[in-house]
Amino acid sequence: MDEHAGMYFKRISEKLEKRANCSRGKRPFTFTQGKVLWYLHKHENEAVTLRDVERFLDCSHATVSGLISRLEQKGMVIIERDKTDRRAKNVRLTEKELNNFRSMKAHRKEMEELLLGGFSAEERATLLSYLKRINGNLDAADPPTENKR
Amino acid sequence: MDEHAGMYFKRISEKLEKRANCSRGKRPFTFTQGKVLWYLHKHENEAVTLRDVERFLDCSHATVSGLISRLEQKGMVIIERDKTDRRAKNVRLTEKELNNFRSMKAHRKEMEELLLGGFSAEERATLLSYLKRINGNLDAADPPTENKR
DNA sequence: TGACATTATGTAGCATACTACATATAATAA
DNA sequence: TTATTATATGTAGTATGCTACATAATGTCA
Repeated sequence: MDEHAGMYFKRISEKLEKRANCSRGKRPFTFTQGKVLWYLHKHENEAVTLRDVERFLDCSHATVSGLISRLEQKGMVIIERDKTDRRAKNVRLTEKELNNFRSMKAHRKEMEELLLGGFSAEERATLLSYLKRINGNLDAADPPTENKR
Repeated sequence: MDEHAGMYFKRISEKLEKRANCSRGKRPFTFTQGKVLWYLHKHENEAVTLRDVERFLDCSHATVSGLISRLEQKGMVIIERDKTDRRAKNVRLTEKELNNFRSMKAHRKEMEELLLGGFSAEERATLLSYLKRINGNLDAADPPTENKR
């Protein structure tokens, strides 16, 4: 049972998330919220819609909806209707949030180091190629309901 | 960003879970519920407490509490107070559930095959050893709050 | 024994996911 | 243009996870 790769993926992912989450005290946002903020920083000067975030996170629009509204409540992002496409909503960081980038970057690096501690450069490359192949395996071949529209 | 191993772990784990979940139609239980049922099958003739399930799933007791009560509602398990330790509760499969084992086993194998399609035996071994090391990395070194009591 | 710690579980409140429905707008085809 | 389809988002209901509190029972040590 414990030899199944699938088990490990879930376990590792959950531990990662738990480590990253704000309950540790220091950070005022969760793992997933951090990913969104990261993305918004990277696209600071572009119009980013909820749909863009959805594609980036690779999750359903319902998930994004809740996520973004919590970020809005915390005053980290601002939501506005897109002027050219009235279906869409744009999200952008508030002034307040434009500072945390550096600390997020450091934290992310720290996590990656913890994860891959003891791995040589070669092993890291091998692992990464495996992960990509597995991720690809799961995208191909009779997928479930699919978020891909 | 996409080159970070951490991202892949979350993505792969979520896709796995989505694939396994009952919403696909066929199966009347989810990925996590399936894991519990599997464990209960494996320990059919022993007294299994909620705490045992918690240890097996490597999650919090609160999670197990909700999980098991949902399985009870579906009539898949029966909960009883342990006679020798009145703090504990034992869980066991109902008659109804004692049949699904074979189908679960086949399904699990199918998933593993999908996951690791195109991997040689050697690559599988390498991957598994990596996963164990990473899982170990996350257990050691200044863990978060820890479920380990 | 009696005080204290540990263990097993319960519950509240929250975050992150999903599916399955809905609407409104935009794009395309007839 | 009109009908159809596709796209972007909203909402309800549910499952899985967490922390932080709680109680009750057991174990331990002075």
